[in-house]
Amino acid sequence: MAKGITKRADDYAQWYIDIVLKADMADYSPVKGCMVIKPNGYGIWERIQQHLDRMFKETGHVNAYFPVFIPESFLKKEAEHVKGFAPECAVVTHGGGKLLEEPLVIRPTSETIIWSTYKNWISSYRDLPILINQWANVCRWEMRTRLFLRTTEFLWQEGHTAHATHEEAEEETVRMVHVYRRFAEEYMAMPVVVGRKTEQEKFAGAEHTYCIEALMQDGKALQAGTSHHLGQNFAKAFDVKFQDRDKELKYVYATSWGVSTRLIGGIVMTHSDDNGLVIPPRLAPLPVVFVPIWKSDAERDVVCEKAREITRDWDPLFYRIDDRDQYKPGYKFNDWELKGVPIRVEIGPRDVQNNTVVAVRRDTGEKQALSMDGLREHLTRLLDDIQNNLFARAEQRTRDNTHTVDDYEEYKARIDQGGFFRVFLDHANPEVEAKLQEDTRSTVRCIPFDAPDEEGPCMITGKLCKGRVIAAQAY
RNA sequence: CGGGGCGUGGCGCAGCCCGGUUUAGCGCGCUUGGUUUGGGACCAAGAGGUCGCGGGUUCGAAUCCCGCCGCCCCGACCA
Repeated sequence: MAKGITKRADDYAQWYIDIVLKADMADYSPVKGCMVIKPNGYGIWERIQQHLDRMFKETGHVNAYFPVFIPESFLKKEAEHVKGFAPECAVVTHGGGKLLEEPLVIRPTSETIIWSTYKNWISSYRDLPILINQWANVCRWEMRTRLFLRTTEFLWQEGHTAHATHEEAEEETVRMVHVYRRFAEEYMAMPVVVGRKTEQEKFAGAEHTYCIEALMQDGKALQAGTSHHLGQNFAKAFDVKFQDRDKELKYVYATSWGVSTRLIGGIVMTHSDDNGLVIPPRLAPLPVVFVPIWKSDAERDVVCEKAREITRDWDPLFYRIDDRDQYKPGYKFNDWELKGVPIRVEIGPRDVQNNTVVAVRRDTGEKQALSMDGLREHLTRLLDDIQNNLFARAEQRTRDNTHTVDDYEEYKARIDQGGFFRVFLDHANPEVEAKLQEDTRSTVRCIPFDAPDEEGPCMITGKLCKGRVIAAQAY
């Protein structure tokens, strides 16, 4: 059993912290709420970036970069936006030892700086659409922080697009939430519910917000990605108009969408176990680690040489041979399990004789002897297997923990056990959602796209509602 | 912002109540040498500390008193 990791069953929150720290993904920094992302964590982020960036580009987007500093007045130009973000902004008041004429906000999100720029870029319908993404850091002065899930500064990507019509912006908003869904499921092996946020939960400044929501092992929901249709709100705030084919001057339609390093927290809480981190193979910075085993120096040379020989033509990013001398094999086994490497390959003197290796998969712990011939192909298939198994496992768990409830008393009794709850709720009425939150610390996570066509009474007010929403306690 | 916890070598902690035998200790880690190596090795010798900061009490403070600062965790708010 892993040393120093709290068991999930004992204290899930502490387990999560233990995993992040002990798997060497991140560490606390001198500043409250900030963290150092260490190579083992950052490597996962790099893989996330790699795949997402490709998906963004495949859907026509290009990358750009906007400044981290935003004049304070910019934030104030969109009424809802400032209301939502002002309280959590970090503000720079001095520069070069002098008081600044206008304070600079460290971006909590970039709509304002970007739309102030788009104003200069857009004058004709021919300038549209603009499909830009940026990889950046942002800063939100949150009361309560948690490693990866909510830190004062975090890394993310934010797409900011400009369109001539509402329909086109809507298409984009939907397209991107589905890009996120696909990424979550195919790469993170994390099943999600796709849907729309309620009026209360939508982005500050958005017309509406789509999102993906995932269910963690402890039954709490994690908002994993959002895609906002901003309507003409920011175009109006920054006076961004274009002349259309019909010669009319019109405001531009906007979308924005983002995912953050929070996804790493999602990976931890979806797949990992009491032995440590479990990384889905497609996001693993290191998919395969070789642990050579020897007794004598002579054996050591033979075994390590064999390992090098087998892997001679392999992609160096695919594997590593752990020939560290100061640790025994048992230590290495535990160490790599803790760090979540999907496959460990043990190779010892016996294996060299038999022309075999022992492959151990991280998801199940299952060991199998594999021939050295065609090993690369075997391992690739095994990685696919692991990826699929992780998804299937998570999907099963999400299914098992998705409940349909109609009675509010029953809901109140069961909500603390966690899970997605499919309920009728009059979310158009803000008071209903407020009461739900007050009574149960749960919220409407989303109004699912694929909700069956049902009708029923709101479990709180009894008012007839169309379609069930997903409610849950959330991170 | 409420509640709790904690600040002592790199990390985790003990010592504090009851001031002085403590030259501030233990485990891990680190360095050197040797033996080990198929599920977290062992022996030996070493290196490493302004006890969060500032006052005060005292012959004497990690320890008592006052003040301050910081971080973490749990809740309310949020990606």
